[in-house]
Amino acid sequence: MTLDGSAYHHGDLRAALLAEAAAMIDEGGTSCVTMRAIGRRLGVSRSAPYRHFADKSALLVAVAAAGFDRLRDRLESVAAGAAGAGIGRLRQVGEEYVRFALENPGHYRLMYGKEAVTREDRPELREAANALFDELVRIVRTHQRSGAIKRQDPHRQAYVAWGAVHGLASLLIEGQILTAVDVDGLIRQTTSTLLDGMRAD
Amino acid sequence: MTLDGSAYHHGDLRAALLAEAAAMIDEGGTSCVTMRAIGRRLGVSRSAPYRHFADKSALLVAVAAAGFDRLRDRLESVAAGAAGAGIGRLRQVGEEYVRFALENPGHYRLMYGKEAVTREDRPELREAANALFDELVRIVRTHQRSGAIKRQDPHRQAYVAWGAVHGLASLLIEGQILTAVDVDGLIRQTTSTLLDGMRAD
DNA sequence: CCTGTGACGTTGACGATGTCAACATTGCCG
DNA sequence: CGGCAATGTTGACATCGTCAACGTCACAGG
Repeated sequence: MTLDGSAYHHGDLRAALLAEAAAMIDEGGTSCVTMRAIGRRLGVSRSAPYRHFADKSALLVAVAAAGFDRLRDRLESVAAGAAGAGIGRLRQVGEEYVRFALENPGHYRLMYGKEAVTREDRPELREAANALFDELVRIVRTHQRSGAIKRQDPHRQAYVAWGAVHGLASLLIEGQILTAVDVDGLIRQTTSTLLDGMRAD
Repeated sequence: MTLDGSAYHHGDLRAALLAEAAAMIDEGGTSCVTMRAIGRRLGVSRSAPYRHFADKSALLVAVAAAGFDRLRDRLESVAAGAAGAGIGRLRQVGEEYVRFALENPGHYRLMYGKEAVTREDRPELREAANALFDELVRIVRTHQRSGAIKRQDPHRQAYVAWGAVHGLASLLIEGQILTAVDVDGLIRQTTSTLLDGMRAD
């Protein structure tokens, strides 16, 4: 039956490649992910990965797409969580977003960094990112209905919120924010400012 | 006198390298900047650049630092501009920030992308980024005094604002925002939301 | 059972890259 | 004018992504 890329010689190289690449990314950054090194670490030859991914870019795209999926799942959980309703939950979503980035800096960078991936448009990655955005829009709509935030174009509002948390996450990850700064406080102030700006006047 | 890296054989290779690298970055992205290619384009040999920069990373760092300088200058001009005072000028600064990123996407990516540069801490880059941040803090302080925004820790407020505009710029540059979206409107809504959140209540 | 077929993995090779060492050149300073 | 140091060049090496040619293994049809 050959369930599309599973146990033959190695066991499940495709999955192993994805996992190993993700691990290497969070160890030393995208730049230390090498087709040859990943093969070495998995005990296969340097071009074995090419049986499962057209090229290095395709592998990285798959890893990045998986990152978007994981992030979306986490935000979905928080948004649907049993904890307090209303604006508090919206704030929790924003904070969870930043937390995800801080926990997986290399992975997060890969998700948003076209540089390391490719110049062409990879539909798989695009779809995963769109799914994340759709979830953001869904959350915005929910809180618009509950009256917690202004009733504007939900897409626009979602973009604004996405930009705010992504920007903060990016600055933190890239080391642009002095280490002396209270990170948790900064995250809270970002979500506060954002939500104050989005709240109905 | 040998004014530290100026006219000898080539004329002013150091400056030419910086300019050419910047040009190549905005043509095809950081990944197409190659020590050998840049030498080719300048009509020098492949390792001539090593007389002026310790390695590729040092060259890219210098280019990135120059980018921070240019951005800071532009924001400084807008902040000091003769146009309307008060919150309107603050908004103009934010919009100018995003505009800079959209005009120099490759350059902007390099400025914030540790990936392509190095893992170590390059003081030159750090200083240029800090100078930009200091300018943001200065602008925030000015508008706090005029009563346009809340009087909170100016560093924190500057980080929040920086994050918001940087995040939007990043999403736009990386193609995460659907092309159908009205970019100018989105920029305006971002600064509006941000400033509403920062305004004294 | 056995044989072949296709998925899976390996090895060899090529061009490109970053970088170092050895070498050539050139302008300036005493 | 002679030498020194700055500047540029060439050769070489390890590494990388990738392709082509080649083994090898599991399983299906006779």
